[in-house]
Amino acid sequence: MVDNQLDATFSALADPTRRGMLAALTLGEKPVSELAEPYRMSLAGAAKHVEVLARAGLIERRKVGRQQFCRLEASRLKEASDWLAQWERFWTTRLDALETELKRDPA
Amino acid sequence: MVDNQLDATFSALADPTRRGMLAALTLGEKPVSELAEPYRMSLAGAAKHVEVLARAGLIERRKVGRQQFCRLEASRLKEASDWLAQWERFWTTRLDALETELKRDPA
DNA sequence: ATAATTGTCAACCGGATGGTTTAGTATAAG
DNA sequence: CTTATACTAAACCATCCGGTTGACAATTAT
Repeated sequence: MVDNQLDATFSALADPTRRGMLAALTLGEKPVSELAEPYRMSLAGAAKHVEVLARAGLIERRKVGRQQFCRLEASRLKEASDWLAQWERFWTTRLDALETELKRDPA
Repeated sequence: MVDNQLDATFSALADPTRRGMLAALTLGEKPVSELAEPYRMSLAGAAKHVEVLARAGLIERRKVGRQQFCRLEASRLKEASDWLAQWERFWTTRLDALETELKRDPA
C-alpha cells in the first residue's frame, strides 16, 4: 500500500497511460470510456488506471447517468511540483556556485 | 521494464527511501554505506535503491578504493520538473479563468 | 598473512501492479 | 419489455518491487 502522498502522486505519474489520461483531461472533463478510447486495452483495464489517478487525488469524479465524468484536480499535482521546484532551486544555486568558483580559480 | 525516461524518473521518486537519499546527497557526495546508514535495512537492500537512482540517471557514481561515491545528477530531475511545470502553468491559467468567470457572474 | 570493511550478485519471498476475462448493475434507448 | 451502453467487481495471471540472506570480490587495516 502507498501511504505517503508524494509516493502516491509520483507512482501514479510513473505510467505513460496515466500521464496520457491527465493530458487528455486538460481539454476538459471526460467520461471513463472516452479516456480509455486511445489505448489498446480493455475498458476494465483502463478504468483501473483511472482508479489509480483518483486514489492519488489527481482527478475527481462525478457520476452523470451511467457515465463517470473525470476532471483534473490541481492540488496534488502542485504538491509534487513544489517538491521538485525545491530541488530545482538547489541545483541552480549549486551550479551557480560551481561556476563562480571556476571563474575565480580557473584550473 | 521501464522504457520511458519519465517513467523511470517518476517511479524512482515514488519511494521515500530514495527521496531521502537524494536529500542526503544535497549535502555532498556520499558512499553507499553512508547513504544506507539512516535506514533500518540491510546494506544490500539500500544498495538496490541506489542502483534504481543510478539507472534512472538521478545520480552518478565513481569508485574510490572499495567505496562507491554517489552524487546528484541534475538533468534528469530537471526533465521531470519541466514536465510538472508545464502542468502548473495549465492549472494557473485554468483556475484564474474560473475565478474571473465567478467574479463576473457570481451565483 | 589475516581479518575487517565496502560493496556486488544471486536466489528467494511476499505483496503490489498491470493486464485479462467473466459476470453483474445501473441507466438509456428502441 | 428488451437490449445496448457504461461502468464496476472479482478472480486470475505474469511480472515487478522492496526487502531478506548468504556467498563472493576487492580493498584496507592489523
